[in-house]
Amino acid sequence: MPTRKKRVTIKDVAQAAGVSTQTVSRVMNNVSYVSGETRQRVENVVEELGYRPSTLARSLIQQRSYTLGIVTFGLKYIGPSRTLNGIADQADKLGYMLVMKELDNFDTAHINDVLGSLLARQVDGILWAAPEISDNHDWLEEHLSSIPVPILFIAMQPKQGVSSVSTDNFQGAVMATEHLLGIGRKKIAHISGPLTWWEALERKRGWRETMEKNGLDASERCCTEGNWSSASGENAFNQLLDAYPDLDSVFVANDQMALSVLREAHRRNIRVPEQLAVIGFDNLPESAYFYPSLTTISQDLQLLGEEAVQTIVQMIQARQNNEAVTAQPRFIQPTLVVRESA
Amino acid sequence: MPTRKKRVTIKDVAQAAGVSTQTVSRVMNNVSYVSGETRQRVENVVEELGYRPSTLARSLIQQRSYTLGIVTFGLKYIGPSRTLNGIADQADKLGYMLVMKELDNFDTAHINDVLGSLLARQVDGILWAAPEISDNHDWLEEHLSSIPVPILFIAMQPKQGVSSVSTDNFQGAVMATEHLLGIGRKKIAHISGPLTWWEALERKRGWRETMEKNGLDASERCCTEGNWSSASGENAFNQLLDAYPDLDSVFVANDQMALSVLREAHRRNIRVPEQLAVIGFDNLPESAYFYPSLTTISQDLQLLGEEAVQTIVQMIQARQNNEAVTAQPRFIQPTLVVRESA
DNA sequence: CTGATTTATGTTATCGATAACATGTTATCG
DNA sequence: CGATAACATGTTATCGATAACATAAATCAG
Repeated sequence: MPTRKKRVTIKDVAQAAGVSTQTVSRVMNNVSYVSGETRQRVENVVEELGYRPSTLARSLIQQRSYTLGIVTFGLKYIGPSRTLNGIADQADKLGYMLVMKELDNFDTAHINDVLGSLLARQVDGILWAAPEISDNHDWLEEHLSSIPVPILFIAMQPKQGVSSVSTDNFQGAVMATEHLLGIGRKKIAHISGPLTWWEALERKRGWRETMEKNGLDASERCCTEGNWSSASGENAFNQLLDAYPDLDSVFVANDQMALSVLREAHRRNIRVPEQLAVIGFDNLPESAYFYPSLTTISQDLQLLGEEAVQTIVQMIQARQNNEAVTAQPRFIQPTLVVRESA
Repeated sequence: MPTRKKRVTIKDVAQAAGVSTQTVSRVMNNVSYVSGETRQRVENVVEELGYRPSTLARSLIQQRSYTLGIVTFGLKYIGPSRTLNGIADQADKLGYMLVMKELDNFDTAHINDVLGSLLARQVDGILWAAPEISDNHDWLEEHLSSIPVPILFIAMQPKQGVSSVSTDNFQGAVMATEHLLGIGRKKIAHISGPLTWWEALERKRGWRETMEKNGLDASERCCTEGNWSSASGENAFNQLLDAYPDLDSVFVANDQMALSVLREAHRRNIRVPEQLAVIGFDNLPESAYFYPSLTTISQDLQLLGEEAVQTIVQMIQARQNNEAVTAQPRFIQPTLVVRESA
């Protein structure tokens, strides 16, 4: 039976070192005056007892928890978890802890609940990393002013007075489409993500506007809609082939769906890239090993997460100092990765 | 400029409702006697002011935080994040919050630090979801008894007196190998993960022991080692072909590396599965869409995470009630998913 | 040498909640 | 009808830390 140690508190240390708790506190935080001798004595006791100040108690008195609340969605997918990785990294560097909540639906009641439980934890700021789908951000935005801590959205439509950090999905789609144009393709189709998602809309818009700018067909027959999954990509591609049989290339809104396109093309003996150029979006670690390897738009989600943390911490500090915060949308630029498929 | 609301405390509510803070507390927690009229009045005020009890303060007095500490590693990969997803789900159901720490190296000092910061947050229990590599668990296990809260390891070598939940990697490898035997293959090669990882060792052991039991060759020339990445899979496969050119099938320790094998086989005009049967491990969402679709061992990481939370919560409650806890390793059985590649 | 500073430490109040205890009012029962 | 139990509410102590204030000794400046 292991010794069930009781938590060591500041009082234990104070008593063992023969000083007041305040002095222990001073030693721990390196503030104010403490004589070298006393400091040494206290430090020895701290070491010996394995004392760690309770962040709980500290947060309570200081009204500051050095904790960020993270609201995620779809963690089981690679995208959100790479963002989370960036967040975790940067939070660690800046001395913040993370309290995580996964959102599984977008009911107002549930959102309110999640928000409330984070606030009850006295988080210093909130990172909202759940995607913008239909109007699921509306309620939140309306209530922004009544949330007592700064909040920053990851991947949302830029909006006046709301802080956000997003990949520039539109620009990414433009780059993808222009790359296809650059290799001489004219009949460029598009398989989009679910059009309730802001990100899917942006990618589609990038494709459409680029096509139109070049006087090319971007009508509805040139595109179909998937739901990001490989399975849906297969369907979407088959539909597309029916509706637009003479396409010469396709911009697929994510790599998972693009994978299905490659596979289905192979099955139908459509040669990639000769007969059909394919370009994806996301740059999964596996995409370089698809057959043929996938040309794609790489979004740096790790960086996205890191920037998000930096920004929210700035917002927290600004508020602390009672400075005005100008809420601003920010964008991270994606990059084109050229491989065999286009 | 939004109104920068101050936090609403129990005192505010008490004052506004004209009762003592204790009565408010009673209403919030539904304990002891409160008259219907008073309850209603307090509830109205709570609603009106948007009061939420501070979990911080509550945790402090109750010596219980309803928070679990999670130590993760390699979040940017799909495996850990699916486990995390299961953890988040189940924690939510059982009313626990998560405080997350990502581990980026295995220095004793760093491990101690991470542990300490979780304990300072007064977590009620810890889930150690960082992989067992070489002897990186040793220090932890030695110090188990001095950690004042229960700790449960995810995916570690079963050990007397240590609680853990793991996928049965050995059994999964046995299933994979037996499946290949079942379709008449005899020259079964293996591409392992990095052999410093416990999971890689187990998978290799499953393959080796099954081969030996059937009197087949499982010598070192029949296997090579990768590092889980697709890139390493390509190298490992090429080496394997040099050392063991007449192999008829290969069990690859994860799907990412298996993807490279499929691709390289295609490039060399080796027909899969006719000339070379391939089986992977993990069952990535994309694996069904590889070409050909990949037969693999599916480990239910979501479930793993859920079981882990259930177990740690039981441990917490047992300790709360001063019951004895018998630390036990537990296993989750993987399943075989047969597709085209084998 | 004396008053102002600097140094060193202790005491009390506080953060926001609940536990433990106290007290008064209504029912209930023999 | 008086005693006991059930109901209803308030008061004080407490969790573990830091802030704010207080005090005393040592150092320093003129």
